[in-house]
Amino acid sequence: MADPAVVNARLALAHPDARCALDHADAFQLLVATVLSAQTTDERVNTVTPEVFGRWPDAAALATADLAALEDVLRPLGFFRAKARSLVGLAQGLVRDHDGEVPPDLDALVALPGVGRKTANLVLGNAFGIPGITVDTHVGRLARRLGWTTQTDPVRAEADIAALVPPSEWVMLCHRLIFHGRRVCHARRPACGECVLADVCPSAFAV
DNA sequence: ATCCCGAGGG
DNA sequence: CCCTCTGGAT
Repeated sequence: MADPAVVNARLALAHPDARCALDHADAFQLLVATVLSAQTTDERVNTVTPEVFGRWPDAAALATADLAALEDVLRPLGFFRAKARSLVGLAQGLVRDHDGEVPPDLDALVALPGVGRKTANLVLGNAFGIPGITVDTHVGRLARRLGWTTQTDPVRAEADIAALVPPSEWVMLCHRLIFHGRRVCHARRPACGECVLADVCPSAFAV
């Protein structure tokens, strides 16, 4: 198994820019941006968020948004109809259950329509500084290649990672793993030749 | 062709 | 467990 502390330190050096690109001031906008980022890139999300937040700056506005108008703004993202519906439902849930505020609580977030575990953990970490591990496809794949877990179930993988890494590092480590997974440690043909972890990774040149 | 910081529904 | 929703980049 690759030493988690070594991995974290090397990735921090290799990818100093790894962070939440959806770096918005308030939790509501961060939540919206995180929901939008499903199956897209953060760069693309950032091309639509100015208009989204310009027109619908808070939960109250979004809860009564014209669906067709919202769909039109979201079109370049893919899944735009589903996302538009999901977002309005989410805003209505925030207004109904939380006075329009984003609850800083995992269970409360997951209970909201359109919010699952991954979205909830990202929002908790990025908006509230509450440590969480987001096991998306990248984090799961890299954790397995690094020998940190053998689990394909995200919840079990999360538990394995949590046992190896101090909570204070969870959020940034996930950002770094995601960043590294997108640029170097690809699902199909990982670029082990340019990977800063190759000498400590049990799967290097073996996938 | 294949992949993307997913969730809901059957 | 499977499927669907969707467009754009590579």
